[in-house]
Amino acid sequence: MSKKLSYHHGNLRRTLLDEAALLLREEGEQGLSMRRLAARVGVSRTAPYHHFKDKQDLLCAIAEEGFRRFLGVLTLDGPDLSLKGVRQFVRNYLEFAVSNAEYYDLMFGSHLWKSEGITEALKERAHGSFRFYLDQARVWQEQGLVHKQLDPLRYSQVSWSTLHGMSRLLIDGVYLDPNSMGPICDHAANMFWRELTAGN
Amino acid sequence: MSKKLSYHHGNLRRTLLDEAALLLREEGEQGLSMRRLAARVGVSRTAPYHHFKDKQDLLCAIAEEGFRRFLGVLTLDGPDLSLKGVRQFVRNYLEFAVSNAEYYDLMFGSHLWKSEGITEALKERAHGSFRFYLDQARVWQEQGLVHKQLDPLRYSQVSWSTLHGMSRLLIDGVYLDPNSMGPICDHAANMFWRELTAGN
DNA sequence: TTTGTATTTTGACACTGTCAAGATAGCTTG
DNA sequence: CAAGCTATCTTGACAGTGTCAAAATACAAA
Repeated sequence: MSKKLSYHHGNLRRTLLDEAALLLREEGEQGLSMRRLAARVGVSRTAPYHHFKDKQDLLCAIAEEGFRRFLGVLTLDGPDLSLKGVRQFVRNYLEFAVSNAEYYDLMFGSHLWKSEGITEALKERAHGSFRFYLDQARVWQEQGLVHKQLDPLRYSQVSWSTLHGMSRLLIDGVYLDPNSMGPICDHAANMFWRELTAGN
Repeated sequence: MSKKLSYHHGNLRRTLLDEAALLLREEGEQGLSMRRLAARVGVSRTAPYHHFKDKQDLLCAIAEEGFRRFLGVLTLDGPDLSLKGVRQFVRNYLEFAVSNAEYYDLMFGSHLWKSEGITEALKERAHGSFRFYLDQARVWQEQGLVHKQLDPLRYSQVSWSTLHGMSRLLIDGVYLDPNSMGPICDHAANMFWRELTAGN
């Protein structure tokens, strides 16, 4: 409860998740080691292993939490579909990615996805996020807000790719620089908008 | 020359680069350790350190080679700009990314880009690749092949983001599955094409 | 109070990247 | 040819890693 008065920590799992996220944010992926984490929360090296099977398991749990926070971003602001709304959405996505980079890296990074140890729970949450995004496009189409020929699935896959690619290139500082993100986001939003409204 | 007859290996650097790439391809990033690599080429643990300052240095060199191979992909096939050409280009990009995933991961992965140790040579090569792509769009515009209002820089940044995002989501198996890449690629190509030809 | 279960600890093992010192080979100059 | 220089490779060492096994500790239920 209070401050490690007892042998039993009380809510070690919660503490580990928080401290791990903090460590990731402060020093990046390589800064987080199980031993350092354990030391930081004042517990022995192997204590975390009673709350997480693996280091991977810990990371999956953090990523899951990332997806939980992410869900709020996925919904367009206004009630009706508009270019302005799409623009805001793109900005929101990138804002989340860049200011929660430590989560975003885990949520979509190859580290977890290419490993055997990825949690089923995480996979589900990730796919849930995409389905949510996809369903939105489907509803728009049913309501006649976007043109009939659009394939919602393909649109969702490609537009998400754009958003994800922008995030990665920005976070990693490869081809996009933070200063010109306004125009770039708008350009992407325009592209999406054309996709949604223009024919074929 | 032949088979480790001599104390001096002869072309250890070359051998290390090749074997490292092979190891990465076979067992992924975590399969490549300096010691294992050294053992694989039949040399002591620290021998590689006379050819590469760091492990990072080694990885940067491999990534560089990836960019060298990548350059061929960046040029459109046909002499003139066409939807068909763009479609082929998108396919080529993804084909490269997925079948050279071990290189692609290093070329654009956060592992190198977010670390201090990234080589100046690698950065240059990466930026060179983008400039090459960008210049292509500029030339199209000068030749009147794409509409006047298009901002080549923004177009290049956003379309590259799409390509990169698709590659990542595909390689990591997040939201895209290999079986439906044909339609997805075409959808992206259509989007690019509209961007290039349609107004505003 | 006893028994059981959940939690935490210490000890150990096989790894990792990389530094410092020494050994070896081959090229360059006398 | 001999002497020396430099590039290359080796052995030894250190601190750090993930994680298993066995023992210790605390709390809950009987």
